[in-house]
Amino acid sequence: MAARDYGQFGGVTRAVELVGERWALLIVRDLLVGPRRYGELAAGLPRIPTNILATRLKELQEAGVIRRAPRSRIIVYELTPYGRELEPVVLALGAWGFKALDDPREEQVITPDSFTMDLRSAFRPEVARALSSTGYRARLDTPHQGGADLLIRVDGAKLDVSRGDAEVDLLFATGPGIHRLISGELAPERAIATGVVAVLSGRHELLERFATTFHIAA
Amino acid sequence: MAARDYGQFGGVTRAVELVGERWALLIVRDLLVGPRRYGELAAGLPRIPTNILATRLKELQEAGVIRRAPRSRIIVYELTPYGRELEPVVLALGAWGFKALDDPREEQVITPDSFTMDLRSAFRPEVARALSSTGYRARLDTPHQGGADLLIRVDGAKLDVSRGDAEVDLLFATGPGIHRLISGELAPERAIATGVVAVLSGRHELLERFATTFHIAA
DNA sequence: CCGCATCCCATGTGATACTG
DNA sequence: CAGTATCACATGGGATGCGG
Repeated sequence: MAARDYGQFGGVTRAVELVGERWALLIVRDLLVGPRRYGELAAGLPRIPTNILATRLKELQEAGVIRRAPRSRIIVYELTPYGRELEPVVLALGAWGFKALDDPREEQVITPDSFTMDLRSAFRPEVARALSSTGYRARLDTPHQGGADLLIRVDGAKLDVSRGDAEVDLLFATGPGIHRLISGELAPERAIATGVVAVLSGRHELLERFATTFHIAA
Repeated sequence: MAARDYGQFGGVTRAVELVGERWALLIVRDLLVGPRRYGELAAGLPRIPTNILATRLKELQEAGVIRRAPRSRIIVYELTPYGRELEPVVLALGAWGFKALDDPREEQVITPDSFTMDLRSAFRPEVARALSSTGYRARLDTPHQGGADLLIRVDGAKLDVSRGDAEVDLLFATGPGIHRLISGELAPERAIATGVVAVLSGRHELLERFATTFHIAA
């Protein structure tokens, strides 16, 4: 049942046989952020039917992309080394798709893992290197996702995004509209003025640095 | 009907909504080689049902990935500039999938366009730069695909693959088994000895240069 | 609870036939 | 040649069940 084949023999064909099924690449995307439990994956993919999630996890294991790893009592899913090689693909695909984002519909949510990968896609190391190290904390207004903030640490050309609540230079709350800040359609001060971004602590001007550091032109 | 949505708002999600449907990325792959007529696409995707091809072409147009272009009487499909931005994604995905190729099944074919993209994925410009310019011609034993050979010209760090029958340094016939040459599992002389590659004209040793120029480690 | 498995129905897909 | 129409079937979506 798994890899429905295309009758062709080639790299792209093989790839879509392995990770081309519906939802598969989104599972990979979330696992690129870190190992996840079944329930965490389900929470990060709010609309996936549980049977599909179970099926995909099995298929991806057979494909050698992910594996089940016992973590002292509980089971987590994680990428294999081969699966992790999809990172540049997913980042490039995410950057491409980001440019086609239009205004979010009401039912669309931003999950922490999807936003994390978007930030990685949008990160400009060469720009960041020229700026001083900065810590951001983003509060996504996603009611059901557990209120953990995203900790975004930019240190030279290095980016680290994780969950946490450390002290940062700029703490802000935002939602789907932030993509217009990253695309450059919305200037930082406008983003604040229109409520797309709400600065909770820190200097407002740092949002400009954020928009410079993370950018994908439309 | 088109973009079945995932209820999420992010780059990867948007991308798979646009090009994640079955067959879509293979159509994009073939169009990355060049504009194609409806019938050419159908020939290059032997197992695609015609209604699916028609549906995907419409969806990809709506998505802004491809467009119909009238070429003096006949109509061809071609990538939009935005669609062409998928090239690095498809190349990276192809390189990734190439590593997972196992022995080809009997019914699997290599199409000229898929092989062209595999070569582009496997091309190592930095290696090629150090070698002298070389022209190869590959004859794929794909009965139904029209016998046109693939003309592979390597000039410094530049690669050009096209159909044609110019004079070249090495002319060889091959089939699916060639992936083991590119992956390094099969040494050039073994490829010739076992019949995976049949040299029709030119010096046999040039196949070694080919295998060095085009390489994706398993 | 978490991690799935089952069931049912709507929809997408695939093979073939057919038409402008 | 370039698609559309039709219909059987496989798959996905959503709710629900269930064992550890």
